[in-house]
Amino acid sequence: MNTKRINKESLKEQVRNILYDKIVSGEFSPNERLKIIPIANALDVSQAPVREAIQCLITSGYLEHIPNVGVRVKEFTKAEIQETYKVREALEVASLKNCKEAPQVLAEKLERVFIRMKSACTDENINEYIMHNNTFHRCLVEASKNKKMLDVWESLHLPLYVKQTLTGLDISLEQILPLHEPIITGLQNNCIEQAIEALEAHYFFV
Amino acid sequence: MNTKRINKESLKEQVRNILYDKIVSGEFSPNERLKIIPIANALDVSQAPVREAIQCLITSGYLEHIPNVGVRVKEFTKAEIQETYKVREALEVASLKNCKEAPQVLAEKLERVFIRMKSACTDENINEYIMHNNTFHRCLVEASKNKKMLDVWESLHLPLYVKQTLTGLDISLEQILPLHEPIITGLQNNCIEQAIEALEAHYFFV
DNA sequence: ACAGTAATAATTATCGATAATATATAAAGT
DNA sequence: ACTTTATATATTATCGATAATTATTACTGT
Repeated sequence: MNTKRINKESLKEQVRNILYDKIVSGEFSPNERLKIIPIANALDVSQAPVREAIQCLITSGYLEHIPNVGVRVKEFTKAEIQETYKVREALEVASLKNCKEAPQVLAEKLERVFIRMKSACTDENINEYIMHNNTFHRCLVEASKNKKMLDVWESLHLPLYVKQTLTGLDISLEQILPLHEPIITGLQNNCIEQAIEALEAHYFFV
Repeated sequence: MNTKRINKESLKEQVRNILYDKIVSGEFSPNERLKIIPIANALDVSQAPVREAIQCLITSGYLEHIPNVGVRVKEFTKAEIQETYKVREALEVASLKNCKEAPQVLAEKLERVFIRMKSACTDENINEYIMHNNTFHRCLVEASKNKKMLDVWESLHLPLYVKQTLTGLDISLEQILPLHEPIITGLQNNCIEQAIEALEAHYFFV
């Protein structure tokens, strides 16, 4: 039996996902140039799907395009990262304001995630911490039950930013971790306002 | 003298802009299918730039892709529009909170735009109104001096939404127009808080 | 040695053709 | 008449080649 091409995803999508993983995982380093023909050859496809995949990653902000020269992995400046955190804060605060979940229910969810964050922190496992921290904040946005809000939030490439923040700035896991607890406490008290204040305090440092 | 090809923009970009205009202006109606080869022929380019332009518009959410079938103009549901307005509000409120411009200076800018909105309103020129209204709200976001905030705000396709809101729901220009005035007043009073309250009231109806 | 210029190589941007897939139409069987 | 199957058509997805552009190297004159 001939087994080639069971995969229903288009080549463009497959290439996009492969490139995406290499960008987010850091296999492609910031400012590294991506060349179409070598990539096409390496993946054994033609240029067209690679171009489209790259176009897609440019539009969503992972790659930078220089006309007639090429495309490279976007490096985020400290200023851009700080700007992004402001956007992130805006979305998360608005999500809490429009919270459609019972505060206590949300608090329970967050607590479970927070436990994982704590253990990642004691293990000094940064990648693990980033993952759970991401989940924590996504829970806040999901609580708004606003899909668009979540989509926009997801589009901020937070895992990338957090990694660059944690490794680039002088912030330690031990410093940020405890800032999450008062958010949970606020919700447990059934007081959204309190949770929002705690969330804003959480963002004070970045 | 031979005048062809002074334009430095790539074909892909030019095609993207042409298609974008046709989508936002409504020349392409929602759910209308876009076919690559006819477009390529009409614009006298090959398929590749059209494909890339379309890819770009898919990623930024203007078009919808159905594998092996094609691509069509995205129609936004009432629920999606309302969700988007929540995101928009979140960004604009946050921008005012982080306003880096002198409130009176911003107020003057807004006043000038508001005059244009008023005359578009009396002329019952919806497209004109949408344009100036868009400028009005963009000014709020620009005042934050946060480029990322502005980028995300721009990515919300507001002109499209506003058109669908104004034509789809039962809101008249006369109803929304006056809601902008208290925002300006608040800023004139040098009171950001007041402006924010007025802005939130502005969004109460949508 | 060094700036300036021409020749070369590398890469993107664009092209039009072919293969794969889906839709529309026509023919055949129940 | 109504499915079902086969055929034809339309369109996307993918391909590899060529043109345009930029970057690199080699060369020349001072």
